Amino acid sequence: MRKLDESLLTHLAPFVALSREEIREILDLATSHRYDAGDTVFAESAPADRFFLLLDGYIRVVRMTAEGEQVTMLHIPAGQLFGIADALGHTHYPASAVAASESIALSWPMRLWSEFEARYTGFTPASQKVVGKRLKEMHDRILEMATQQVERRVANALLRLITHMGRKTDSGIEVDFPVTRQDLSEMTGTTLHTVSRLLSAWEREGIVESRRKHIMVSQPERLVSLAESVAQI
Amino acid sequence: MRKLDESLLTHLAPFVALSREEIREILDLATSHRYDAGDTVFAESAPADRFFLLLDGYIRVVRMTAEGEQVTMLHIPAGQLFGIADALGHTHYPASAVAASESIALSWPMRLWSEFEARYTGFTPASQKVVGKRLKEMHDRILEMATQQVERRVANALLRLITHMGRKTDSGIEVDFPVTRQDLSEMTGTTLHTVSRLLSAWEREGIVESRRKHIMVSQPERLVSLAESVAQI
DNA sequence: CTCGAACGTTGCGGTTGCGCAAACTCCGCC
DNA sequence: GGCGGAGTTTGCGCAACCGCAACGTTCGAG
Repeated sequence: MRKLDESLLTHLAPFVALSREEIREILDLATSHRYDAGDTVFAESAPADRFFLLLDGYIRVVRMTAEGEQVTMLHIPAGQLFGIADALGHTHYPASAVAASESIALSWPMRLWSEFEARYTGFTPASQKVVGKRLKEMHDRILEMATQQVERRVANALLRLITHMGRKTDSGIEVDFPVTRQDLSEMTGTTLHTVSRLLSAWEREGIVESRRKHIMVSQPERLVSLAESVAQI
Repeated sequence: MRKLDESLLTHLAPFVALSREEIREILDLATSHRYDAGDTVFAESAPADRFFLLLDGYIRVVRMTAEGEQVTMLHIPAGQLFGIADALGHTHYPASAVAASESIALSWPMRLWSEFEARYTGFTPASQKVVGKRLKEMHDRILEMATQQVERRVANALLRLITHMGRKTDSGIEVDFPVTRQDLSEMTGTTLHTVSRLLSAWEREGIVESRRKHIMVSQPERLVSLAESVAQI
């Protein structure tokens, strides 16, 4: 394996406060790995023996019901730590991590977690912030699922995708990794049929354009108003 | 205000590792406050200037939608820290805390949080564990809301209530604080009508007994099977 | 180029659970 | 002890959403 370059980490939240030498130490302890879309990085309820930093790509955090249905808890963009079970007092991963697109991640043995926290300033607050953000995001999802109709939930999910993982194009914002109707339904707790119907309707109205596995939002404002207001005819 | 006794804290998770003197220091910095059922301890999006420890009673963590509907995120039993925004990198409370029954809580200025974390061993891991547990609980709720029918969701919510906040009686387990149909509906994302219908049905089958604001589960096993299996006729 | 699998669309019928409304019960208070 | 309000029950009609099923489309492999 080639030696990793320090510049990979210097501007990421957990490492901004660190010196070049410290980052070198950290990198020398890291293992790098590439994942194809769909690969499992770690599985729900497996012993949490490593923690990860996503360098490139997107990770989908999923859980499975006893009946085998999947639910997507959240998405993780490049630059974030994940699988940090130690920071939550967990000994096993509470959910699975699956690559949503081709991805590259560094990882370290979990026993280094407390060492990193103790030794490197800025590491702990950054990880706390990540946890706080995810907690807030899950708050929002619960709120949504408890009170909102399917159309608003899907609109919200799509908006979250393009704000955090969107790529600007000439005619709108496109989700930066492959998303199927099934994926969207797993994020919103509905069926792929309903998602398909909604996307078709939105496409007829010119709000979105979609090809197989690709969704582009041409009129984000209209999606926002769908997400906020009660559905109108 | 009377001086608080050390024994209040000695067996609570964040303080077990501390000496009598350390606990004395901590207590001398604390403010104690009593809340009537329904009182707001702190409000959503207010600046997070204090953190709390619940000594007695129960706290309901609620959020409100733009339309004014309430959703209960989770319940906090006595002995737990709450309002610990600092530990999540938040500067404002992400939700409101409301006393579900008459409650007593200690509180400290938020600036002491980092000090406590630095000075007292065992404090940080204990708070991390609490956060981890809540994250897991919210995971479970999302999973439930995304995949399960209303009956199973309500059964699950009731089971959670009696396992964490139940009081044994001669003929079953009773929820240890007043719960209305409305409350249960806010926990499960449904309406009080539906909850009422379900409780009536369960009462006819002898699974629960309920009086105004009180719910007792006489046959928890049957509730478990409702919560786990697909509803049968 | 062809084939097959994965992905997406659409129609139709059926439940579920919500909304509304009305009535009832319990409890505390003046 | 009567009144009022909060909490609860229940019936009825209906919209939303799901499930099934069938068919269409796209893409990559060989």
